Amino acid sequence: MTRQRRALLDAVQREDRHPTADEVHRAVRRRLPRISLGTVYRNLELLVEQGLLRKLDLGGGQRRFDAKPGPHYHVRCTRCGRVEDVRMRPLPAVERAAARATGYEVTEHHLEFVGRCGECRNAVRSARD
Amino acid sequence: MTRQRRALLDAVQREDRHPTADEVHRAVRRRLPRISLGTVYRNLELLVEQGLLRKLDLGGGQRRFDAKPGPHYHVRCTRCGRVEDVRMRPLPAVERAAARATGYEVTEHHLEFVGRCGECRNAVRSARD
DNA sequence: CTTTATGCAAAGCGTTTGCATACTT
DNA sequence: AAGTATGCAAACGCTTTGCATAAAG
Repeated sequence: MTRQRRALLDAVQREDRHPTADEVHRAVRRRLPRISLGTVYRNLELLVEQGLLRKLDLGGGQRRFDAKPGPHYHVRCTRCGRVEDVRMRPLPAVERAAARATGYEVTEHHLEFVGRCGECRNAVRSARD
Repeated sequence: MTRQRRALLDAVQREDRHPTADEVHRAVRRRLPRISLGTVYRNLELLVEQGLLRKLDLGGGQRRFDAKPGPHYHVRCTRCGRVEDVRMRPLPAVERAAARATGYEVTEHHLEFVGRCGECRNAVRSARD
């Protein structure tokens, strides 16, 4: 566990905004100005393999990283792109239902919401008035 | 509506395997051998804007296109990568629950399952024996 | 004849990889 | 000294775009 790797894990844990690799890079650069993007990708991937992080593949091109353990769901704002956790109880029964309906052996499910966050709704409202 | 555009829409409707842009390109090329990938992307995007197709952004790098109307869910096989529909009733109540929990105005939700399809389970089983 | 779409090639963007150098242990 | 990680730059895969030509209305 090198200095860089520790700093990367720390940066993702500190943010609860589900940063992209690039955002992590910018954040860590404040402490380690010479860290490269390649190192960021390599180590985030490694931390995912070790189960310390999760990689999210919601729409919008970039993958995002999440340090929160356990299953939970996400919302993405279509206007500002931010991703937040949804505090609702996971639905374990849906995997069984899907397995029954498809014949697959279902191992995960992802539930993602899309909409507009409070801040962006306000921004639109005040621009209109 | 050009010949190319009609052929593209047709190709996606004909497949229920949720083809990628590249797969659509290969399929349409059989009828229109000179059609370019650029044209494929431009027209699929256009058809999405017109609401005739939907673009799926499940993990795995490539986007996929879906001609089936109405809300429904998907499973993706981790081994062969195929994407299939899940015949289960949509859960309209979850959007309200998410809106309540987050303060977002929620307009869509996507529920995706990940697992292993029947064929791949058999393949693994027979390789093992 | 004006507008819109096409094929082609180049550029874009996020991510991955090869390689020589620099850490770790 | 052996093994692993780093920075840098180049390569990669998918998608988008600029442009001259061709098709559509």
